[in-house]
Amino acid sequence: MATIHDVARAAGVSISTVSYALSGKRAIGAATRDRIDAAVAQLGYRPNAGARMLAGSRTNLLALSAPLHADTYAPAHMTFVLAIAEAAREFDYDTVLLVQDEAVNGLRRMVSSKLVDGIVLLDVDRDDSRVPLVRELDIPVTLVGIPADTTGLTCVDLDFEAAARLSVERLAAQGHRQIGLIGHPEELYARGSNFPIRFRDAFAAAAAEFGVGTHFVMPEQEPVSVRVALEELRRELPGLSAIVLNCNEPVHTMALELLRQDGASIPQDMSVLSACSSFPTDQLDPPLDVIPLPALITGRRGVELTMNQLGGYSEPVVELVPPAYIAKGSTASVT
Amino acid sequence: MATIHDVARAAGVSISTVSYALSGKRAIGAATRDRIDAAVAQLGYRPNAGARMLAGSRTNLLALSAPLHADTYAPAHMTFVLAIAEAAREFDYDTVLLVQDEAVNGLRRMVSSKLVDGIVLLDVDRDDSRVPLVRELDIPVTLVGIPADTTGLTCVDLDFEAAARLSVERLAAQGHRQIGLIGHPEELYARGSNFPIRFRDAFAAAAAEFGVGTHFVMPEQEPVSVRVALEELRRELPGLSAIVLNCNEPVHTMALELLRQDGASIPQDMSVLSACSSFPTDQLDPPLDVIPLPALITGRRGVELTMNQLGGYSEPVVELVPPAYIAKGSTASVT
DNA sequence: CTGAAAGCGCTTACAG
DNA sequence: CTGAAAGCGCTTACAG
Repeated sequence: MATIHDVARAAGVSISTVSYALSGKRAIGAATRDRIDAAVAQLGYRPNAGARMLAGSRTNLLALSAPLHADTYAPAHMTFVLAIAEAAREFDYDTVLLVQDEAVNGLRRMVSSKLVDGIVLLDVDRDDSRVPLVRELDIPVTLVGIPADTTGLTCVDLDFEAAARLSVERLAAQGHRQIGLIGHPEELYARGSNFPIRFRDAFAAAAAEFGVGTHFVMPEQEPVSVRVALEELRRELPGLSAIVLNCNEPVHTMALELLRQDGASIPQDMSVLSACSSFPTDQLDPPLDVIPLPALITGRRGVELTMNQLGGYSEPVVELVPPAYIAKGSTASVT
Repeated sequence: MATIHDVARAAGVSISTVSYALSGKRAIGAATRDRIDAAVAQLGYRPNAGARMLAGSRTNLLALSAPLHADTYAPAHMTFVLAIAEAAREFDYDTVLLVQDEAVNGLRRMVSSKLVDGIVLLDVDRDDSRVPLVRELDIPVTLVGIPADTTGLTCVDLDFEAAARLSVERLAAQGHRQIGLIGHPEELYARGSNFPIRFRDAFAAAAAEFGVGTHFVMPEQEPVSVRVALEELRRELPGLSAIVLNCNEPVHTMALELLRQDGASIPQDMSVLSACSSFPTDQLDPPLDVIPLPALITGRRGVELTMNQLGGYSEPVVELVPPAYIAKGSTASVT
């Protein structure tokens, strides 16, 4: 494999000139640059990664801590991972993947061995075991998700509170007075999972603010459980005319199927809104109004915030991505 | 951050002794080793990754090429990624994730910059654009999936042909004479996707061998399409008494729900078998007999085969993981 | 059982 | 606009 010396020899210059030409860190004569470019192309030269890490101040590697719980919703998770890996490439970074328990121990290992320049933490829970660790790590870190204590941390996430409020606001404006909320399986809430809890609590607060009645159910991902949940909503909210879904895609499908079986037309008999969904709701039958969980935006922003810190800008910030409402015709005014 | 010089000084030895003590590549006196261990612990020393890559022959980094298509089934994909990242850790390797088009260009980049010691290719299609590339790469590579031409390549995968044959064999032995096969969406087959095609073709061959009638449908992931597919099976196979599902979890759920609506009891009226599934079928209602797609085993084996090559053993092999049949009571003999 | 030293392939002050 | 050289922190023959 060609080294920088081979390139220098072929171009008739010194290795420092080659290095500077490649990094662009100082001006190079046009003729010189052309000869270097030609030599690089002809030899298929690519700088040795290890040498670069050792001599330079950057490794061009980013650690992505992506622990997977049994209840992790794979499609959303994958979208985040994708967005982060792609965004990293735009900064000429590659992504080292840390999973499971390695998501914690691996971080310490990567930092002390100087393998990575920065870290992105995915799926941060309110009381996340990685938070105390990264607080003492002297390296750029961005959290995707908002922990309970954000002191000194850079975080980014969808504004779940605003999303919950927006859900209630829209439906209340249509005249709905009793709105059901179908959440994730109970286990998630018990574990202190970030998104669902914030959404649930903000939803309740917004309902109080707008003076609408609500009830909250947490079905498992199976038809029987979803049916029981629907029945509970109808029982607790006799005037139920709208349902907000803050749950996985299979539960969406099941709920829509059950409503169909009950002969409830959407949106004539029931308004349905999907909130903070990471999948396309226009594949559903019928397509649902949605406040998307913008995994691509949020994940990408996580990388950008890390790169900002690498660039020297290191004021901790908590960035909340504002929610958007996309209408598909699955909600309607009460008649 | 402490360097090997700090450790050597603290332990009163040379840096080479520290290096050898840590790598275990030569015998060290007990007292010396104790002093080194103490110094390492006290200083929190961890070898610099870049220096190690440059001086040594290993980077301890593995590239995972995991392109994601629009139709990639996230949960299965994630299980593979997990299995590979975890298995890599057991060999003291970390995993660099390559996605999308980077799955191809990134490979070349990592190899020529000597960033990684080996490569695992995930989700290899029959006619995969990465295959010609890795063939000319002078680095250990293992393919998870079997391309059309395996010359010179090390591959591992579930034995889909055997899995298809096993499906037919079990149902034929129960007396079923007409067996429907529900596959993935048509697009996957058009794209030359690996698993589904191999399963479909082997299923047809096995049906011929056992003298049973079959029909093959490829519904989209939505209730209406699945209903149409079921109706097509009943129309084409008037004596339909068994269905094999080689499709995603949502389609499983939909098919079971539709059978329930039709009043068909499982297994009394219809035997149902899930083939090459990457999710737990005992969560379904009813739990289904399954021939699992052992993503954990296959993914892990992909890493092991790469490590074998790194260790010097480099005979290309195509390893097929034999299928297993797990009964859950969803099939029964024809009465 | 241990050490002195070369060398891995870069980056970056220092110098002109 | 360009070059000579130090140095990043390891590993590994070479030597004893």
